[in-house]
Amino acid sequence: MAAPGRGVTIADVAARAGVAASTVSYVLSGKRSISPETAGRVMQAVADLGYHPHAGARSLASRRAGVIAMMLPLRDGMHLPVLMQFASGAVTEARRHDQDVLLMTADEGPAGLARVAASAIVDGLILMDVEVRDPRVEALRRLGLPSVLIGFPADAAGLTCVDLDFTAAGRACADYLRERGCGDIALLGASEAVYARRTGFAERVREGFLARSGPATVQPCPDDPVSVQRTVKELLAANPDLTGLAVHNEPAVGHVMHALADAGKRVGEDFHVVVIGPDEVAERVHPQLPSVLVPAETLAETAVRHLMRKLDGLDVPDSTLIEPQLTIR
Amino acid sequence: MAAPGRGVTIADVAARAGVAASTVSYVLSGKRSISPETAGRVMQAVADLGYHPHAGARSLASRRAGVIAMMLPLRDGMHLPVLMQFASGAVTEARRHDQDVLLMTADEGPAGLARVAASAIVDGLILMDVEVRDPRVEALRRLGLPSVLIGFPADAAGLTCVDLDFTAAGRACADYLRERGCGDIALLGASEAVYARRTGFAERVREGFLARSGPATVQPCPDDPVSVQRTVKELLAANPDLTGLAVHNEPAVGHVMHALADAGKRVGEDFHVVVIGPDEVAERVHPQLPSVLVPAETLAETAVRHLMRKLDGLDVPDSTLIEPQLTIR
DNA sequence: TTCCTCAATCGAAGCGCTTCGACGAAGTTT
DNA sequence: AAACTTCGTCGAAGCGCTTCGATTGAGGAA
Repeated sequence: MAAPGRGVTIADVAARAGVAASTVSYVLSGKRSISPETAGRVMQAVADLGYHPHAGARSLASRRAGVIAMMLPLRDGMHLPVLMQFASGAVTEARRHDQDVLLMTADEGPAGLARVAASAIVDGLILMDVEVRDPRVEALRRLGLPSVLIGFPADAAGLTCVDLDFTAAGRACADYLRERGCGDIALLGASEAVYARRTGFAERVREGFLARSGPATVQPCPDDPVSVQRTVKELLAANPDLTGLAVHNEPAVGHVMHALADAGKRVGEDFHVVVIGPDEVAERVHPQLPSVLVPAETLAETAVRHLMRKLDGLDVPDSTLIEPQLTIR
Repeated sequence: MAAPGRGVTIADVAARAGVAASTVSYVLSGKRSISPETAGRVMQAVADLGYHPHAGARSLASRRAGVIAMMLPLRDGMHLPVLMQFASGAVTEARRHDQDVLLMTADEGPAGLARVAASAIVDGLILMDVEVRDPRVEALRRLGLPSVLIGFPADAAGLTCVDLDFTAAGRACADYLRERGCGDIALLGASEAVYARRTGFAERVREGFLARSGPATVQPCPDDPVSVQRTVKELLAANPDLTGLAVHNEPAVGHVMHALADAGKRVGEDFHVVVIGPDEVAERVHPQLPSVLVPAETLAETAVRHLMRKLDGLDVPDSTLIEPQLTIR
């Protein structure tokens, strides 16, 4: 069970099983047929000695490191719990494919990508939180390192991208409100700043929201309390029949609730609100709101799976949109 | 700048600089003296070709992978933002030492440790969120993989551990309250459940809190609203002069504030409260409270630095306690 | 029986790097 | 001037693995 001294090698396993080292290798990789008896003896020896192939040697000989890199925006930006869910999902899925995960921060930028690519320390890469004009994307294309991006850069040609389906998120919100019997509904969007660096994002939600029949308004909105208060008031004034609101603006959620209370609306009863954003935002208000959230784990699994396929030379769709989930609380 | 075809090797660099491959290696590692002229030519060639040593080859030849593993409790437990801060700090510090970081989940358990140790894929390991009776600790000892633990297991003999100095945290709270002029102070502790798996933890805070002279009470407390409400009432009734409270019970903070308001105490004016816990808990109440928080980044840096020293054969203290930080808002 | 095929296994040749021992060429001691 | 030291560099020997022929029997086809 335990390793005896230091480093059980394939030669040790071969000796104990009474075969050549190459045979052990073939048993382990399954790349050539080996008789069941021999395979059995080899596996027994592997177990007895607690053998694990030396990762460096394997990578050198096979030109496959068995490691993928994951570059996360570890400092800021994304919602932390979502990031963790993502990381966790990625590691778990990677292990399922017998791969390990190397963690990189976005700080390393293009130079970091060049380094890991050239040193062959990883076979591929998952790049999170890709922005519209991301210098790393250019580097990636130049390096030819197999990769999957989370998010869409301006020019996604030749790249594999995965992201949340924002159009579907907008649709889901409209559907939710309509199912609650809301006739007139509105989408309170984000401030411009939030979308500055992300393409399409807001528009896609908007599109989805409006795609469903029935009267619907879309209203961008800054996220300070005063603007939110005013915007909500104006929306209600302009649409006396308004009974449903989708909020795609994380910081504004609390203020929206206040504004609605001030206007005499009882949320959950004669008025319905749904949030597009992380769980916590929707849970922290009273009453808790239903929300459409990023299925981080699914995203991660999809990204890893796509990367594995690419590494195996199989093809994958250039662009994959993950269905959002609407959680009712 | 860009790699020409696939894989610039040390031989390419050597050829371009007009030296032997070994010379290039020595220039890069600095393990033998090389004339400045030769070194210059080599470095130039390295830059010209965009050479990065093949990680696998290097690890095979030098028996050093240049990678450390970090095993995080990626699923539950710890406060997520703190975890991220930790991960980010660790990666950054590791890169400073030219190391990469392999991310593992606690799910992999002892078997995962055995795997990474035997495959020599990493040189060392940082194990987060160690529990009193942690099966991984035993595995670690058996494997002899250089490591640093965050937290203290029951038997820490022969291991390197780093953790927050909880006694100091307790002291800091008492000091804070006394400085605000509070004569009589109390510590509202956690429910037993929270500490079940962590040794000393609560006691250490208690000790630190009581270490300062002056009247002080310590009161454990479950975290449901009713118990908190009752506990606070009782504390106030028993100590009419109580004007300062330290809360070492994350979920209870909000309830404590309500109870105090009900009792007519104006926090920040005639009554003072300090929290031991993550920022967010202290920020989410009104008024925002001062808090003692886990300096995750410092913890991570310390852990990585200690591990590096161990890998270099230098010695490090068995046990290191990190000073908590009291943030005033 | 002889020839061919195919499954099962072996041996050897690297993968790209580090490191050890050697070896000239200077520079120091005697 | 002979005998040592450095100093700077080179060549070769692996590190542990995968992979590519080559080899050996055994079973079928002819």
